[in-house]
Amino acid sequence: MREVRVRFAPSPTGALHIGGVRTALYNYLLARQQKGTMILRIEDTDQTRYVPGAEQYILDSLKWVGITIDEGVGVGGPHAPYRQSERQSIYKQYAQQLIDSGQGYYAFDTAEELEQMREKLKAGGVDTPQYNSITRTQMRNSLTLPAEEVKRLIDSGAPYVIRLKVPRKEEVRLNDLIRGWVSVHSSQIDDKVLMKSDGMPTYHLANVVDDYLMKISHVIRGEEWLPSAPLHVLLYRAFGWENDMPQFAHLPLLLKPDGNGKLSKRDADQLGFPIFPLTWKDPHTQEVAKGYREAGYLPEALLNFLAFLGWNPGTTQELFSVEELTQAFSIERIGKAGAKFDIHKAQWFNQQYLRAKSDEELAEFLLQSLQKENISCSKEKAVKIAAVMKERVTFPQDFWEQGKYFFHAPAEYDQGVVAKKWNEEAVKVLLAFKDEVSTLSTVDAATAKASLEKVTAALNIGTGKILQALRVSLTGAGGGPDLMMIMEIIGKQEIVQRIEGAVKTLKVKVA
RNA sequence: GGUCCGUUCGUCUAGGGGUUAGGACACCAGAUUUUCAUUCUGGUAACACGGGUUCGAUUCCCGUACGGACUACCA
Repeated sequence: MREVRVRFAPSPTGALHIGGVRTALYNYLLARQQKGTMILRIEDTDQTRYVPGAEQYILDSLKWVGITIDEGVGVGGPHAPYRQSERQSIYKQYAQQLIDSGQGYYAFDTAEELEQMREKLKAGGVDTPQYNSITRTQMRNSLTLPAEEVKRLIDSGAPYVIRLKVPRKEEVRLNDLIRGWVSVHSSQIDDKVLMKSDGMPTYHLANVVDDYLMKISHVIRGEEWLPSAPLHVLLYRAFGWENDMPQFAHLPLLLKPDGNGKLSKRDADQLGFPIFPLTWKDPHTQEVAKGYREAGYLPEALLNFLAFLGWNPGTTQELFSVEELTQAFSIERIGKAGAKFDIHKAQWFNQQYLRAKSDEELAEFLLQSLQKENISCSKEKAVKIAAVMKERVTFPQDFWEQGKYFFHAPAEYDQGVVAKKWNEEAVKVLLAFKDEVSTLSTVDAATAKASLEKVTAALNIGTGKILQALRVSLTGAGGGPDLMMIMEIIGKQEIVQRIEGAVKTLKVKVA
């Protein structure tokens, strides 16, 4: 079997879509598993759609999720350059080869003439107007024009394109690794433009030439390329490269969570989840789209989630490290049908990965949030907080978002709990508890508990009856980690002050 | 419209001619947690439809329906 060489080949027309990350991941997993080579090629042959910063964004995104590149833009390699705009002369040469062998031809038709042709055909009842074996005989190209005229036009600098002369009737077959045999009749394929009038190749030419030159073994790409795959087969054939043709694997699409259709940025915005790995600011509109990184997703969790959208190991194991994914991955186990994107599952993966971290690692997340807020906190305290909160967080920022009360007294109190649990009796116990705590030198979970029990026993009131009131007075919230641990962490001073504050602020409903 | 691709619980999916159609997420209920979350237990819930082939089809074949992709000098 030949050496595995795969490529991820995005075009720098904007931020990298999450579906693109999955495509990159599948390529990467195969490369790593087979000890092959992962190549990054930038397909920037459309000068009109070039977006500054997009290429760097792609590089940064791959780096963040941990997909490393062996060869390509940013790292170089034996087949450089890996940016298609820098390979113009190569494509020109191969396009010329097609002209010379009679499998390609020059076409001089203007956009208006093409439009006219399509209109005419449509009016004539043709479903799919094509520039093909029939229509090319009526257009202005090197097949219909005399050779001198063609030469004169080219020499005079008239704009032209080079088209592929697609055979009239021939069954074109390809064996897709995911879908099996796919066949299309050549009459359904039109004489695709290979070289544009600006001198740049189209995707079709550039992709085939580069995959051949770069010795790509597997082309793993989105399903949207399936319809043009037969055309690519025709191109390999035209070049005489059929025996070196890569194997194809067309991935099922990522679908929108509700309804139907390809997952779009619009859907993501509407449903409130990111579509890009990293935050992206559109240089034209200045619009900012929050990324997975900024939303608090861990790269390993995101990869695990993405891997399972369209692929599964055939076992019941769901949590896979990248190393395990590399081991388990196989193209054969990629599904055929599109997968709806369910952000809930992504959150679940994130939670699992977060929980698997040590208290020390988790404390770092909290410390980072605190730094942004300009709040100082000892490492020891942060570790303690992380420990009590780890079972209830989904994102790293939750430690701070849901644990603000560890650092300052509540600004407001949960109304539901107050209405239900804040009463004269509770206030009486709380005040007594406060006095009791004041006598202690330090408060820890055990002494807090003992004090509370002592007070409630003395007043002959069940501890459970006032626990919620105590919690709300201390944290403002109705739920949270073990209250005794919270008291240990905030300390005696805060306990006393917060109870006093709550008693002052909250009115007692007179029964 | 045409071409191509697809269709198992709400979602991701396993499975495969004879199964109680399995798992996970989500959801619901109970237990534990004197709260919330966690954890545990249990539950609701699927083979798009119609014809074949067959003793038997969710599984194989053909249609239909539905969905998607493509249909540019964009990738």
